[in-house]
Amino acid sequence: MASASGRRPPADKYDERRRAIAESATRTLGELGYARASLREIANNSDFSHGVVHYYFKDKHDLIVYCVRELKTVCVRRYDGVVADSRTPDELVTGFADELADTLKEEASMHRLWYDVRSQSMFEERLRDVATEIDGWLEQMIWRIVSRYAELAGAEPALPPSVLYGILDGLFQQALIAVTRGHDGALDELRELVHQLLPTMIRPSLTT
Amino acid sequence: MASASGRRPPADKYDERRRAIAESATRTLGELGYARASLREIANNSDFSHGVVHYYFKDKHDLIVYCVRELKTVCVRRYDGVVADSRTPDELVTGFADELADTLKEEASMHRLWYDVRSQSMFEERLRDVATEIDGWLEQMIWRIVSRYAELAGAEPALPPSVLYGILDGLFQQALIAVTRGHDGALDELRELVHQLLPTMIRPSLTT
DNA sequence: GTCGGAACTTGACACCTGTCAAGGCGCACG
DNA sequence: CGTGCGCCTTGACAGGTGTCAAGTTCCGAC
Repeated sequence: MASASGRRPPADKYDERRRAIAESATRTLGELGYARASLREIANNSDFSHGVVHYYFKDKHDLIVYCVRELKTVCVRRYDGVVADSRTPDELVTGFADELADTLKEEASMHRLWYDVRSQSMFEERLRDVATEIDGWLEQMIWRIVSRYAELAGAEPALPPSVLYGILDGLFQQALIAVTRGHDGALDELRELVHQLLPTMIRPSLTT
Repeated sequence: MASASGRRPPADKYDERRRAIAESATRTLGELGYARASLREIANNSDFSHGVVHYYFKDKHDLIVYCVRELKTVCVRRYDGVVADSRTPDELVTGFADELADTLKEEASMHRLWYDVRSQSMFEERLRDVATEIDGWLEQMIWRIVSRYAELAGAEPALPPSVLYGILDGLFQQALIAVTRGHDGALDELRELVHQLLPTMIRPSLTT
Protein backbone atom coordinates (compact mmCIF):
# COMPACT_ATOMS: atom_id res chain seq x y z
CA MET A 1 0.00 0.00 0.00
CA ALA A 2 2.11 2.88 1.24
CA SER A 3 5.78 3.27 0.43
CA ALA A 4 8.19 1.10 2.39
CA SER A 5 10.10 4.14 3.58
CA GLY A 6 10.41 4.97 7.26
CA ARG A 7 7.58 7.46 7.20
CA ARG A 8 4.11 6.08 7.28
CA PRO A 9 0.97 7.84 6.22
CA PRO A 10 -0.05 10.02 9.16
CA ALA A 11 -3.46 8.42 9.40
CA ASP A 12 -1.95 5.06 10.27
CA LYS A 13 0.30 6.45 12.94
CA TYR A 14 -2.53 8.47 14.37
CA ASP A 15 -4.77 5.42 14.67
CA GLU A 16 -1.97 3.34 16.10
CA ARG A 17 -1.33 5.92 18.78
CA ARG A 18 -5.02 6.14 19.62
CA ARG A 19 -5.11 2.40 20.02
CA ALA A 20 -2.07 2.39 22.30
CA ILE A 21 -3.52 5.08 24.53
CA ALA A 22 -6.91 3.41 24.59
CA GLU A 23 -5.41 0.06 25.48
CA SER A 24 -3.71 1.55 28.48
CA ALA A 25 -6.81 3.52 29.42
CA THR A 26 -8.93 0.39 29.26
CA ARG A 27 -6.84 -1.19 31.99
CA THR A 28 -7.45 1.71 34.37
CA LEU A 29 -11.12 1.90 33.41
CA GLY A 30 -11.49 -1.79 34.12
CA GLU A 31 -10.04 -1.38 37.58
CA LEU A 32 -11.74 1.82 38.68
CA GLY A 33 -14.91 1.87 36.63
CA TYR A 34 -16.34 4.59 34.45
CA ALA A 35 -17.10 7.18 37.10
CA ARG A 36 -13.99 7.03 39.24
CA ALA A 37 -11.43 6.82 36.44
CA SER A 38 -10.36 10.40 35.78
CA LEU A 39 -8.31 11.37 32.77
CA ARG A 40 -5.37 12.16 35.04
CA GLU A 41 -5.57 8.79 36.71
CA ILE A 42 -5.74 7.12 33.32
CA ALA A 43 -2.69 9.09 32.18
CA ASN A 44 -0.75 8.41 35.39
CA ASN A 45 -1.26 4.66 35.02
CA SER A 46 0.23 4.84 31.54
CA ASP A 47 3.29 6.19 29.75
CA PHE A 48 1.37 9.19 28.44
CA SER A 49 0.84 12.63 29.86
CA HIS A 50 -2.70 13.80 30.50
CA GLY A 51 -2.29 16.33 27.74
CA VAL A 52 -1.52 13.81 25.03
CA VAL A 53 -4.68 11.93 25.86
CA HIS A 54 -6.64 15.05 25.04
CA TYR A 55 -4.53 15.50 21.93
CA TYR A 56 -5.76 12.19 20.52
CA PHE A 57 -9.25 12.17 21.96
CA LYS A 58 -11.71 15.02 21.82
CA ASP A 59 -12.89 14.50 25.38
CA LYS A 60 -13.43 11.85 28.01
CA HIS A 61 -16.57 10.58 26.34
CA ASP A 62 -14.70 10.10 23.08
CA LEU A 63 -12.01 8.06 24.84
CA ILE A 64 -14.39 5.84 26.71
CA VAL A 65 -16.54 5.12 23.69
CA TYR A 66 -13.42 4.19 21.74
CA CYS A 67 -12.21 1.90 24.53
CA VAL A 68 -15.48 0.07 24.99
CA ARG A 69 -16.05 -0.38 21.30
CA GLU A 70 -12.54 -1.75 20.79
CA LEU A 71 -12.93 -3.98 23.81
CA LYS A 72 -16.20 -5.50 22.71
CA THR A 73 -15.12 -5.90 19.12
CA VAL A 74 -12.63 -8.48 20.34
CA CYS A 75 -14.97 -9.98 22.90
CA VAL A 76 -17.62 -10.68 20.29
CA ARG A 77 -15.29 -12.74 18.13
CA ARG A 78 -14.13 -14.95 20.98
CA TYR A 79 -16.42 -17.86 20.13
CA ASP A 80 -16.02 -17.79 16.36
CA GLY A 81 -13.52 -20.64 16.45
CA VAL A 82 -15.75 -22.85 18.53
CA VAL A 83 -18.71 -22.20 16.27
CA ALA A 84 -16.72 -22.87 13.13
CA ASP A 85 -14.82 -25.96 14.26
CA SER A 86 -17.29 -27.93 16.36
CA ARG A 87 -18.57 -31.07 14.67
CA THR A 88 -21.01 -32.26 17.33
CA PRO A 89 -23.47 -30.48 19.64
CA ASP A 90 -21.57 -31.59 22.72
CA GLU A 91 -18.32 -30.29 21.35
CA LEU A 92 -19.88 -26.89 20.79
CA VAL A 93 -21.44 -26.73 24.22
CA THR A 94 -18.20 -27.71 25.91
CA GLY A 95 -16.21 -25.22 23.86
CA PHE A 96 -18.69 -22.46 24.54
CA ALA A 97 -18.86 -23.17 28.26
CA ASP A 98 -15.09 -23.31 28.55
CA GLU A 99 -14.59 -20.04 26.70
CA LEU A 100 -17.25 -18.42 28.84
CA ALA A 101 -15.62 -19.52 32.06
CA ASP A 102 -12.23 -18.54 30.75
CA THR A 103 -13.17 -14.99 29.82
CA LEU A 104 -15.01 -14.67 33.09
CA LYS A 105 -11.82 -15.50 34.92
CA GLU A 106 -9.24 -13.77 32.76
CA GLU A 107 -11.12 -10.69 31.62
CA ALA A 108 -13.37 -10.04 34.59
CA SER A 109 -12.50 -6.37 34.81
CA MET A 110 -13.33 -5.86 31.16
CA HIS A 111 -16.79 -7.32 31.69
CA ARG A 112 -17.28 -5.20 34.77
CA LEU A 113 -16.47 -2.15 32.69
CA TRP A 114 -19.00 -3.11 30.05
CA TYR A 115 -21.80 -3.61 32.53
CA ASP A 116 -20.82 -0.35 34.17
CA VAL A 117 -21.00 1.55 30.89
CA ARG A 118 -24.28 -0.07 29.95
CA SER A 119 -25.76 0.96 33.28
CA GLN A 120 -24.50 4.49 32.81
CA SER A 121 -26.05 4.55 29.35
CA MET A 122 -29.45 4.48 31.02
CA PHE A 123 -28.63 7.86 32.58
CA GLU A 124 -26.40 9.47 29.97
CA GLU A 125 -27.91 9.83 26.54
CA ARG A 126 -24.51 10.19 24.91
CA LEU A 127 -23.69 6.60 25.83
CA ARG A 128 -26.96 5.16 24.63
CA ASP A 129 -26.07 4.68 20.99
CA VAL A 130 -22.85 2.79 21.57
CA ALA A 131 -24.47 0.64 24.24
CA THR A 132 -27.32 -0.24 21.92
CA GLU A 133 -24.89 -1.07 19.16
CA ILE A 134 -22.79 -3.38 21.35
CA ASP A 135 -25.86 -5.07 22.81
CA GLY A 136 -26.76 -5.86 19.23
CA TRP A 137 -23.34 -7.40 18.61
CA LEU A 138 -23.67 -9.57 21.68
CA GLU A 139 -27.16 -10.69 20.80
CA GLN A 140 -25.97 -11.73 17.35
CA MET A 141 -23.02 -13.53 18.91
CA ILE A 142 -25.32 -15.57 21.13
CA TRP A 143 -27.58 -16.22 18.17
CA ARG A 144 -24.70 -17.56 16.08
CA ILE A 145 -23.77 -19.94 18.87
CA VAL A 146 -27.23 -21.24 19.67
CA SER A 147 -28.39 -21.55 16.08
CA ARG A 148 -25.21 -23.41 15.12
CA TYR A 149 -25.75 -25.64 18.13
CA ALA A 150 -29.28 -26.33 16.99
CA GLU A 151 -28.06 -27.04 13.50
CA LEU A 152 -25.56 -29.61 14.73
CA ALA A 153 -28.33 -31.24 16.75
CA GLY A 154 -30.73 -31.27 13.80
CA ALA A 155 -32.96 -28.85 15.62
CA GLU A 156 -33.79 -25.13 15.76
CA PRO A 157 -33.62 -22.49 18.46
CA ALA A 158 -36.69 -22.58 20.69
CA LEU A 159 -36.54 -18.90 21.60
CA PRO A 160 -35.93 -15.64 19.73
CA PRO A 161 -32.45 -14.05 19.79
CA SER A 162 -33.35 -11.32 22.25
CA VAL A 163 -34.62 -13.81 24.81
CA LEU A 164 -31.65 -16.13 24.47
CA TYR A 165 -29.36 -13.16 24.92
CA GLY A 166 -31.30 -11.87 27.91
CA ILE A 167 -31.12 -15.22 29.68
CA LEU A 168 -27.44 -15.89 29.06
CA ASP A 169 -26.48 -12.31 29.77
CA GLY A 170 -28.31 -12.44 33.07
CA LEU A 171 -26.62 -15.66 34.13
CA PHE A 172 -23.22 -14.42 33.03
CA GLN A 173 -23.69 -11.22 34.96
CA GLN A 174 -24.63 -13.14 38.09
CA ALA A 175 -21.50 -15.25 37.69
CA LEU A 176 -19.39 -12.13 37.23
CA ILE A 177 -20.81 -10.62 40.40
CA ALA A 178 -20.18 -13.86 42.26
CA VAL A 179 -16.57 -13.96 41.08
CA THR A 180 -16.12 -10.32 42.06
CA ARG A 181 -17.42 -11.16 45.52
CA GLY A 182 -14.80 -13.86 45.79
CA HIS A 183 -16.98 -16.91 45.12
CA ASP A 184 -14.56 -18.96 43.05
CA GLY A 185 -16.91 -21.87 42.50
CA ALA A 186 -18.93 -19.67 40.18
CA LEU A 187 -16.70 -20.61 37.26
CA ASP A 188 -17.50 -24.31 37.43
CA GLU A 189 -21.14 -23.64 38.21
CA LEU A 190 -21.43 -21.51 35.09
CA ARG A 191 -19.83 -24.22 32.98
CA GLU A 192 -22.18 -26.86 34.29
CA LEU A 193 -25.16 -24.57 33.93
CA VAL A 194 -24.45 -23.99 30.26
CA HIS A 195 -24.33 -27.74 29.69
CA GLN A 196 -27.65 -28.11 31.43
CA LEU A 197 -29.41 -25.16 29.85
CA LEU A 198 -28.39 -25.13 26.20
CA PRO A 199 -30.32 -28.33 25.32
CA THR A 200 -33.49 -26.68 26.62
CA MET A 201 -32.98 -23.77 24.24
CA ILE A 202 -33.57 -25.80 21.09
CA ARG A 203 -36.44 -27.94 19.87
CA PRO A 204 -36.74 -30.55 17.12
CA SER A 205 -36.74 -28.93 13.74
CA LEU A 206 -40.11 -28.84 11.97
CA THR A 207 -38.63 -28.97 8.48
CA THR A 208 -36.72 -32.01 7.18
CA MET B 1 -47.30 2.96 72.03
CA ALA B 2 -45.88 6.36 72.96
CA SER B 3 -47.99 8.98 74.70
CA ALA B 4 -50.59 10.72 72.59
CA SER B 5 -49.17 14.13 73.45
CA GLY B 6 -47.77 16.39 70.74
CA ARG B 7 -44.17 15.47 71.41
CA ARG B 8 -42.88 12.22 70.12
CA PRO B 9 -39.82 10.34 71.26
CA PRO B 10 -36.82 11.86 69.48
CA ALA B 11 -35.81 8.58 67.92
CA ASP B 12 -39.04 8.43 65.97
CA LYS B 13 -38.71 11.95 64.69
CA TYR B 14 -35.11 11.35 63.74
CA ASP B 15 -36.02 8.27 61.73
CA GLU B 16 -38.95 10.03 60.14
CA ARG B 17 -36.73 12.88 59.03
CA ARG B 18 -34.17 10.48 57.62
CA ARG B 19 -36.89 8.77 55.67
CA ALA B 20 -38.19 12.06 54.29
CA ILE B 21 -34.75 13.17 53.17
CA ALA B 22 -33.99 9.77 51.68
CA GLU B 23 -37.26 9.69 49.81
CA SER B 24 -36.46 12.97 48.14
CA ALA B 25 -32.88 11.92 47.51
CA THR B 26 -34.05 8.71 45.89
CA ARG B 27 -35.92 10.71 43.27
CA THR B 28 -32.80 12.62 42.28
CA LEU B 29 -30.67 9.49 42.40
CA GLY B 30 -33.12 7.74 40.13
CA GLU B 31 -32.90 10.51 37.59
CA LEU B 32 -29.18 11.20 37.60
CA GLY B 33 -27.70 7.90 38.74
CA TYR B 34 -25.25 7.20 41.48
CA ALA B 35 -22.19 8.97 40.07
CA ARG B 36 -23.72 12.20 38.81
CA ALA B 37 -26.01 12.87 41.74
CA SER B 38 -24.04 15.11 44.08
CA LEU B 39 -25.21 15.92 47.58
CA ARG B 40 -25.83 19.50 46.53
CA GLU B 41 -27.94 18.43 43.57
CA ILE B 42 -29.87 16.10 45.82
CA ALA B 43 -30.45 18.93 48.30
CA ASN B 44 -31.42 21.44 45.60
CA ASN B 45 -34.07 19.08 44.22
CA SER B 46 -35.61 18.87 47.67
CA ASP B 47 -36.82 21.14 50.46
CA PHE B 48 -33.67 20.56 52.46
CA SER B 49 -30.37 22.38 52.57
CA HIS B 50 -27.22 20.50 51.75
CA GLY B 51 -26.14 20.87 55.36
CA VAL B 52 -29.14 19.12 56.84
CA VAL B 53 -28.49 16.12 54.66
CA HIS B 54 -25.12 15.79 56.30
CA TYR B 55 -26.74 16.31 59.67
CA TYR B 56 -28.87 13.20 59.24
CA PHE B 57 -26.47 11.08 57.24
CA LYS B 58 -22.83 10.50 58.06
CA ASP B 59 -21.71 10.81 54.45
CA LYS B 60 -22.81 10.23 50.90
CA HIS B 61 -22.30 6.51 51.15
CA ASP B 62 -24.52 6.34 54.21
CA LEU B 63 -27.29 8.18 52.38
CA ILE B 64 -27.15 6.06 49.29
CA VAL B 65 -27.10 2.79 51.17
CA TYR B 66 -30.12 3.93 53.15
CA CYS B 67 -31.97 4.93 50.00
CA VAL B 68 -31.33 1.73 48.12
CA ARG B 69 -32.15 -0.48 51.05
CA GLU B 70 -35.42 1.36 51.68
CA LEU B 71 -36.22 1.24 47.99
CA LYS B 72 -35.67 -2.46 47.62
CA THR B 73 -37.42 -3.34 50.86
CA VAL B 74 -40.62 -2.13 49.24
CA CYS B 75 -39.80 -3.59 45.83
CA VAL B 76 -39.34 -7.06 47.26
CA ARG B 77 -42.80 -7.16 48.81
CA ARG B 78 -44.55 -6.13 45.62
CA TYR B 79 -45.61 -9.65 44.65
CA ASP B 80 -46.63 -10.89 48.08
CA GLY B 81 -50.30 -10.27 47.35
CA VAL B 82 -50.21 -12.19 44.09
CA VAL B 83 -48.42 -15.11 45.71
CA ALA B 84 -50.84 -15.21 48.64
CA ASP B 85 -54.10 -14.75 46.75
CA SER B 86 -53.68 -16.71 43.53
CA ARG B 87 -55.71 -19.93 43.42
CA THR B 88 -54.57 -21.27 40.06
CA PRO B 89 -51.23 -21.34 38.23
CA ASP B 90 -52.53 -19.11 35.46
CA GLU B 91 -53.78 -16.56 37.93
CA LEU B 92 -50.35 -16.38 39.51
CA VAL B 93 -48.54 -16.06 36.21
CA THR B 94 -50.86 -13.32 35.03
CA GLY B 95 -50.58 -11.46 38.30
CA PHE B 96 -46.81 -11.74 38.32
CA ALA B 97 -46.45 -10.65 34.72
CA ASP B 98 -48.76 -7.70 35.23
CA GLU B 99 -46.94 -6.52 38.35
CA LEU B 100 -43.63 -6.90 36.57
CA ALA B 101 -44.74 -4.82 33.62
CA ASP B 102 -46.32 -2.28 35.93
CA THR B 103 -43.22 -1.70 38.03
CA LEU B 104 -41.14 -1.57 34.86
CA LYS B 105 -43.30 1.26 33.62
CA GLU B 106 -43.99 3.16 36.81
CA GLU B 107 -40.75 2.72 38.69
CA ALA B 108 -38.24 2.53 35.87
CA SER B 109 -35.88 5.06 37.40
CA MET B 110 -35.79 3.12 40.66
CA HIS B 111 -34.74 -0.02 38.82
CA ARG B 112 -32.14 1.93 36.89
CA LEU B 113 -30.72 3.12 40.18
CA TRP B 114 -30.54 -0.39 41.56
CA TYR B 115 -28.69 -1.74 38.55
CA ASP B 116 -26.40 1.27 38.69
CA VAL B 117 -25.56 0.66 42.34
CA ARG B 118 -25.05 -3.03 41.78
CA SER B 119 -22.64 -2.28 38.95
CA GLN B 120 -20.78 0.19 41.12
CA SER B 121 -20.56 -2.43 43.85
CA MET B 122 -18.21 -4.37 41.61
CA PHE B 123 -15.76 -1.45 41.85
CA GLU B 124 -16.45 -0.05 45.31
CA GLU B 125 -16.00 -2.50 48.13
CA ARG B 126 -18.12 -0.41 50.49
CA LEU B 127 -21.18 -1.11 48.34
CA ARG B 128 -20.58 -4.81 48.08
CA ASP B 129 -22.30 -5.90 51.27
CA VAL B 130 -25.54 -4.09 50.66
CA ALA B 131 -25.65 -5.24 47.05
CA THR B 132 -25.11 -8.84 48.09
CA GLU B 133 -27.83 -8.52 50.71
CA ILE B 134 -30.37 -7.09 48.27
CA ASP B 135 -29.52 -9.66 45.60
CA GLY B 136 -30.38 -12.23 48.24
CA TRP B 137 -33.74 -10.60 48.87
CA LEU B 138 -34.54 -10.60 45.17
CA GLU B 139 -33.52 -14.19 44.73
CA GLN B 140 -35.78 -15.22 47.58
CA MET B 141 -38.59 -13.16 46.09
CA ILE B 142 -38.29 -14.99 42.79
CA TRP B 143 -38.09 -18.28 44.61
CA ARG B 144 -41.31 -17.57 46.53
CA ILE B 145 -43.09 -16.83 43.28
CA VAL B 146 -41.84 -19.79 41.28
CA SER B 147 -42.17 -22.35 44.06
CA ARG B 148 -45.70 -21.19 44.80
CA TYR B 149 -46.45 -21.40 41.10
CA ALA B 150 -45.11 -24.94 41.05
CA GLU B 151 -47.15 -25.81 44.09
CA LEU B 152 -50.36 -24.60 42.48
CA ALA B 153 -49.51 -26.67 39.40
CA GLY B 154 -48.74 -29.76 41.46
CA ALA B 155 -45.13 -29.56 40.39
CA GLU B 156 -41.75 -28.36 41.65
CA PRO B 157 -39.22 -25.81 40.41
CA ALA B 158 -36.96 -27.29 37.75
CA LEU B 159 -34.02 -25.03 38.52
CA PRO B 160 -32.30 -23.77 41.67
CA PRO B 161 -33.15 -20.31 43.05
CA SER B 162 -29.95 -18.65 41.84
CA VAL B 163 -30.55 -19.76 38.25
CA LEU B 164 -34.19 -18.72 38.23
CA TYR B 165 -33.18 -15.33 39.58
CA GLY B 166 -30.37 -14.96 37.07
CA ILE B 167 -32.67 -15.69 34.15
CA LEU B 168 -35.53 -13.44 35.21
CA ASP B 169 -33.19 -10.68 36.29
CA GLY B 170 -31.46 -10.76 32.93
CA LEU B 171 -34.72 -10.56 31.02
CA PHE B 172 -36.06 -7.80 33.25
CA GLN B 173 -32.88 -5.82 32.79
CA GLN B 174 -33.13 -6.16 29.02
CA ALA B 175 -36.70 -4.93 29.17
CA LEU B 176 -35.66 -1.99 31.35
CA ILE B 177 -32.96 -1.03 28.89
CA ALA B 178 -35.42 -1.32 26.02
CA VAL B 179 -37.92 0.92 27.82
CA THR B 180 -35.19 3.42 28.57
CA ARG B 181 -34.32 3.49 24.89
CA GLY B 182 -37.91 4.31 24.10
CA HIS B 183 -39.07 0.88 22.93
CA ASP B 184 -42.56 0.90 24.41
CA GLY B 185 -43.49 -2.55 23.15
CA ALA B 186 -41.09 -4.01 25.69
CA LEU B 187 -43.80 -3.98 28.34
CA ASP B 188 -46.13 -6.30 26.47
CA GLU B 189 -43.25 -8.45 25.27
CA LEU B 190 -42.12 -8.97 28.85
CA ARG B 191 -45.62 -9.92 29.92
CA GLU B 192 -45.97 -12.45 27.14
CA LEU B 193 -42.50 -13.80 27.77
CA VAL B 194 -43.29 -14.53 31.39
CA HIS B 195 -46.38 -16.45 30.34
CA GLN B 196 -44.30 -18.47 27.94
CA LEU B 197 -41.31 -19.08 30.19
CA LEU B 198 -42.71 -19.81 33.64
CA PRO B 199 -44.20 -23.19 32.64
CA THR B 200 -40.75 -24.28 31.50
CA MET B 201 -39.35 -23.50 34.92
CA ILE B 202 -41.24 -26.26 36.71
CA ARG B 203 -41.44 -30.03 36.27
CA PRO B 204 -43.87 -32.64 37.54
CA SER B 205 -43.36 -33.28 41.22
CA LEU B 206 -41.66 -36.58 42.08
CA THR B 207 -43.41 -36.95 45.42
CA THR B 208 -47.17 -37.57 45.73
C1' DG C 1 21.61 23.82 7.86
C1' DT C 2 17.30 25.61 8.74
C1' DC C 3 12.66 25.81 8.37
C1' DG C 4 8.02 24.21 9.54
C1' DG C 5 4.79 21.62 11.32
C1' DA C 6 3.48 17.71 13.95
C1' DA C 7 3.83 15.63 18.64
C1' DC C 8 4.05 16.35 23.18
C1' DT C 9 4.68 18.68 28.08
C1' DT C 10 3.47 21.71 31.38
C1' DG C 11 0.85 24.63 33.83
C1' DA C 12 -3.20 26.95 34.45
C1' DC C 13 -8.30 27.98 34.50
C1' DA C 14 -12.96 27.53 36.13
C1' DC C 15 -15.86 24.50 38.10
C1' DC C 16 -17.67 21.03 41.13
C1' DT C 17 -17.19 17.72 44.90
C1' DG C 18 -17.67 15.88 49.92
C1' DT C 19 -17.06 17.49 54.27
C1' DC C 20 -17.33 20.28 58.18
C1' DA C 21 -17.53 24.25 61.46
C1' DA C 22 -19.38 28.57 63.11
C1' DG C 23 -23.47 30.77 63.89
C1' DG C 24 -28.74 31.67 64.34
C1' DC C 25 -33.45 30.27 65.03
C1' DG C 26 -37.23 28.45 67.81
C1' DC C 27 -39.28 25.87 71.27
C1' DA C 28 -39.90 23.18 75.54
C1' DC C 29 -38.42 23.36 80.23
C1' DG C 30 -37.26 25.25 84.76
C1' DC D 1 -38.92 35.18 81.62
C1' DG D 2 -34.52 33.43 80.55
C1' DT D 3 -31.91 29.51 78.93
C1' DG D 4 -30.25 25.58 77.11
C1' DC D 5 -30.44 22.43 73.47
C1' DG D 6 -31.82 20.24 69.22
C1' DC D 7 -32.38 21.71 64.43
C1' DC D 8 -30.97 23.93 60.62
C1' DT D 9 -28.53 27.56 57.39
C1' DT D 10 -24.72 29.51 55.51
C1' DG D 11 -20.27 29.85 54.17
C1' DA D 12 -15.90 28.09 53.71
C1' DC D 13 -12.09 24.70 52.90
C1' DA D 14 -9.13 21.46 50.46
C1' DG D 15 -8.96 18.54 46.89
C1' DG D 16 -10.16 16.76 42.43
C1' DT D 17 -12.26 17.30 37.69
C1' DG D 18 -12.41 18.18 32.42
C1' DT D 19 -10.60 21.22 29.39
C1' DC D 20 -7.48 24.00 26.98
C1' DA D 21 -3.68 27.15 25.59
C1' DA D 22 1.03 28.49 25.56
C1' DG D 23 5.43 26.73 25.13
C1' DT D 24 8.97 23.03 24.01
C1' DT D 25 11.00 19.18 21.58
C1' DC D 26 11.64 16.49 17.72
C1' DC D 27 12.19 15.09 12.99
C1' DG D 28 11.57 14.97 8.10
C1' DA D 29 11.67 18.16 3.90
C1' DC D 30 13.85 21.32 1.13
